[in-house]
Amino acid sequence: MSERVVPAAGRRRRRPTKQGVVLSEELIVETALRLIEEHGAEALSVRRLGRALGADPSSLYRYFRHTDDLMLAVADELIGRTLHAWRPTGDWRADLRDLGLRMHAGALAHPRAAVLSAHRVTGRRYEIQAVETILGVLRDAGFPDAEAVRVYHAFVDQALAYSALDSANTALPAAAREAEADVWEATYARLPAGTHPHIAATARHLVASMRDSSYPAALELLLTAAEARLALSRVRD
Amino acid sequence: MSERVVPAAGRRRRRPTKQGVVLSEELIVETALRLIEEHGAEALSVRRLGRALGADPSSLYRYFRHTDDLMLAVADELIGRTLHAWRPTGDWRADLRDLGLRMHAGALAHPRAAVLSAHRVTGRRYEIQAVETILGVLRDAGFPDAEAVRVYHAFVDQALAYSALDSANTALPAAAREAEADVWEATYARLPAGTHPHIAATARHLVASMRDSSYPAALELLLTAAEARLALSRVRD
DNA sequence: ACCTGAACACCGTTCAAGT
DNA sequence: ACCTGAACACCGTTCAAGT
Repeated sequence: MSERVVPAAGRRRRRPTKQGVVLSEELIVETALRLIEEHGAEALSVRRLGRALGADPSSLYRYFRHTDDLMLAVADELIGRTLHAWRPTGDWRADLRDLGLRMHAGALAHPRAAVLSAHRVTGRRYEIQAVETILGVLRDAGFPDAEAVRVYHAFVDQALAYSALDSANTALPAAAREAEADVWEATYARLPAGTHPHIAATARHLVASMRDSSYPAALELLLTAAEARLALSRVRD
Repeated sequence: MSERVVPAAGRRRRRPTKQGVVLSEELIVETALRLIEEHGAEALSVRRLGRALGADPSSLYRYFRHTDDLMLAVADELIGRTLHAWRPTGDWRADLRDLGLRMHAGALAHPRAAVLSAHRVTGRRYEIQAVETILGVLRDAGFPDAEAVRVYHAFVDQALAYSALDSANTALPAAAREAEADVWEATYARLPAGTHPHIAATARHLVASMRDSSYPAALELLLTAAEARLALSRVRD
């Protein structure tokens, strides 16, 4: 799944563009990520990216087969950044908690890229590194192979699913984002008790609660369940 | 947040289009949902929708302010369908389990619409109905207001987050979907034990596990935790 | 009162031509 | 060997004009 069209990438000689830029996969990915964060997900078009780089849009097709392929490269770059900021200590539960929270925080720091990529399997270098590392944490902690994979799967799905959910609002175009922020106060908090008794009775709590992420609590629940299964698998031996 | 441009909707007289169709919000939403499922999320363009309806694209702007507004109407229609297929029994835990699984199954039945809408707050009629109903189930079960809202929030976030996650693959354009399905077998299952010992040791389990959804297990975990908190709040009284 | 059609400012992607 | 530019087939949205 290495998506380069030309096999010996990095070694070939490159002519600068008319505007004097020497293109590379790294430069393109960095520029794409910057464009997305500065101007929103809708700013990531081949034409705008070409303009931002100082190159003809069509030249990018030498580096990426199509826009989706570029998106996966951006996703992998985000995984790489999260993974390399993480320092495992050897305590599997603390390490996974820290990694989960870092993944979630990393997504919220790049919400517009995260929402586009959180549900994708990249099969690229940093994702592979992350899978290997997490499985290592679990197997070293004593989880049997099948159980390690189950916990890995639950952990990763949960981190990705909540990262996307919590990034989604921030990633919306400005108009939609503002409309959505208002809904709880403008619509729900104003429903009359006659027709909507349960919403009216809890409106105050609703407005407050819906602002926070439910990820940390869900993560803790998962880690506790995993610990219980680890204890169980030790008893079985 | 009712998004109609003309207030007295449904009561006004309508001229049929050149092709003889009488437009309505309902007809547009149904047609949009059908288009998405038959031809993919990318088929939902104002121009294609106009063609499918037998109307000029620009006429749709009398019913929806913009495409995003139409998307929210489609999302609300999906919520409505799920909610009305659900029959609560009075056992809160069984009822929430059933509703969660129905929401998830409903999303997978319309994956392309689900992935576009699962992270949105519509503020529309069926969503409001769903919030009222779920809060009612929890309050009737004896959850105090603040606790009912906490459990509601965790339940809904989880259902939406996993619905989007599990719909995402099916919702991809055909080419990307096939590439992604191959990654676990074509990339991960072939990594050598020398460089990736943990992946190599568990590859068989990985390929099998990553095909299934981790939602049912996560849902059960959440319901168990909620039950424990309910017991706790009863002791406190 | 509602639908239409032209217009504007965009897209992704391909491919022959240039350097 | 790599970049360019034209071309093709699309987008969402607005607004004056038609019925």
